[in-house]
Amino acid sequence: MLKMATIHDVAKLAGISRTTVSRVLNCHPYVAEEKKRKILNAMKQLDYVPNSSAQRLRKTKTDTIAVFVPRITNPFFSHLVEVMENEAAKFGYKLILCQTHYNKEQEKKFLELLKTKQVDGVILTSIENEWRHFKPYMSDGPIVICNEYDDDAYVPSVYLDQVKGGYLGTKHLIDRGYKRIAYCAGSERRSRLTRDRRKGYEQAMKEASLVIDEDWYLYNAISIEDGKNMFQRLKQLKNRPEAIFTGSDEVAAGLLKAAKDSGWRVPQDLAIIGFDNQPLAQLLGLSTVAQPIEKMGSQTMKVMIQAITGEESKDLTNLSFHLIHRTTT
Amino acid sequence: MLKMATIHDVAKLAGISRTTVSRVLNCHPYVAEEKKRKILNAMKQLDYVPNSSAQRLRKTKTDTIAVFVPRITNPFFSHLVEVMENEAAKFGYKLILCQTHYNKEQEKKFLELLKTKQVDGVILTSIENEWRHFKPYMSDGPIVICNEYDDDAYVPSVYLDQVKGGYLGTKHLIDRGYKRIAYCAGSERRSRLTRDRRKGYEQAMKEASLVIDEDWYLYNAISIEDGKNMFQRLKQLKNRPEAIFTGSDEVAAGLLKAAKDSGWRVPQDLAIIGFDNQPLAQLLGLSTVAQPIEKMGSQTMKVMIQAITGEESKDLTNLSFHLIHRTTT
DNA sequence: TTGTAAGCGTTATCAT
DNA sequence: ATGATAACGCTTACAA
Repeated sequence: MLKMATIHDVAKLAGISRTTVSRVLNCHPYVAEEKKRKILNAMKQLDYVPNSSAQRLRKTKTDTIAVFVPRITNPFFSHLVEVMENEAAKFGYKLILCQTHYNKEQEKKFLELLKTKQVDGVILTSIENEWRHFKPYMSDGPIVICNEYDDDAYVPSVYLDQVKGGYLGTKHLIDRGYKRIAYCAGSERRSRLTRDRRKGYEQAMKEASLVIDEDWYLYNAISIEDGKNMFQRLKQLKNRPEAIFTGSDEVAAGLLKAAKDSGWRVPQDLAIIGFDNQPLAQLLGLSTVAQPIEKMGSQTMKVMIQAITGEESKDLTNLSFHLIHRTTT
Repeated sequence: MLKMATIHDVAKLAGISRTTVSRVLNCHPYVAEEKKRKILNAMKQLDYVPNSSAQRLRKTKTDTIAVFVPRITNPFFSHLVEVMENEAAKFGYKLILCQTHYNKEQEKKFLELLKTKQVDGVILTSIENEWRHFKPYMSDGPIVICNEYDDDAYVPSVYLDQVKGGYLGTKHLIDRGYKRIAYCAGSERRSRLTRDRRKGYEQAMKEASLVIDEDWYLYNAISIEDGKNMFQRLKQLKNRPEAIFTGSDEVAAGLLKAAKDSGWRVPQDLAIIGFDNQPLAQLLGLSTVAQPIEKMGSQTMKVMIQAITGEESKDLTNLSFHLIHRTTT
């Protein structure tokens, strides 16, 4: 690890003050063309690059943003992160990946990045802790929420009306003629997202005068494996549903796999609808509720950058779901 | 954004010098218990956290590592990154996500992170540029290669013998009785990975005295969509293969989907083997060559951290492939 | 065991 | 238009 050239070396070689060198570095006006040329020259000659640690300290700006996701291997989140990284890179921002693993403590630990000035802001795509835990950090930099939402959180948020999402999926099943429809989701905890989606489900059912069996509420399913397990539970229900709404394509995929392995026909014996329209949904012919992930991601990043640079946050474009009908319903 | 307490404020409140405060911060020996208590107290009282920008500048250490991947949405890479982030977090390191999009320029741009001291090291999971482009950065911090490899690169690398991978998959097809076996992979460019895998394919074919039709070499396939397209090309071949080895589960999945959509039976009309054993492979019943991604990821991160801390890099554990037989072969 | 003082490499302030 | 000079907040010789 050789010693790198500093602004001092450049100044010396060019025979000009550090201040002026710094000026050309930061594209200030009022630098004589001639000197500018000399400085640029010296920089090239010394293979100079500004030391960003020093810049950070001086400017109290890191050009880095932390993105919290539960796990990057979840395709929904990896897609979101992909878009965010692209958008961030466009504006010269770097992304630090923070996987919370659905864990409160992990989440809190990563929040310290904000307080220790390692990032300019934090994007939350999932929320584990109650909002009061986030509050103390709000003075350290902007926090922006994407996908999730929290009633207590007065921060910019980019999200969809999940009531509509739940309604849309359920309504589709109803329209296809199913009446006994089960509901399967992630954790019911304090996630308003899940609660809202359920509201949509109930609304659609009520509207169609369909009765919901309490046994049809299936929770804590997020992975393919969970989906498989859900099928076992489903199978043993006395009052067996003929269709099931799920909160993710993965759970739907697991359900589908287990059902087929058990010799069930889909959708004849059980109709299944997923959520997210992941590549896997297309492959499996899974009907699903699609979310505009790309728009959500880029929108969120834009809001974040505006918050960092202190610009007024513009109104959000309307983001909405749409239904994709394939072969499982 | 309020003004945060500095080490100075803590020192003042505790009535002790900054030096000593710094000492307790860095767990130095030789600090009187009494003073230590006082200082810790003052810190808590002021809600003090060290400013990491200042620490970085002073220590020339960022505790941050850049990970280069083509795209995070590719499940192989997202899995790798998940493991790496977990491992990094264990040791107090943060990860900056760099998506190269298979693009030389992007890759070069991200490399600047090393020169500008924004990261302590760089992990490459794919390589776009020729190695001579990386050389100038080697004095700025460790570069570790994972998954890929480059003959010109004298840097720590964690990788599998892809000749074996190619051989294993092809041999499986041969053992199942197929004779006309096609080979499908990503870019043949300068990626030794792809070349080696092909070598393994050719070796297995030769060993079984099977002849390879030049038309059976299919390149530049990496996505599901590519797989679908490959099927169209395959269909039109005069000398049609009865089985196909692919370099990724995604391509295999696309191939499978397109084949089924065209009314082909798999494996009767076309046997397909994938690579990576992604969740989707299991879901589709895809036979595949599995890689020990978790071990590769954690191993790589360990090697990187050792390189940063200047420790001797231990010998690598033996990593190897294994074959998973499902229903497509 | 503790403190003083010098610096890490920049940029901002204030002169000129 | 340019240059001294003083921060930014921390760590580390060196002294005591």
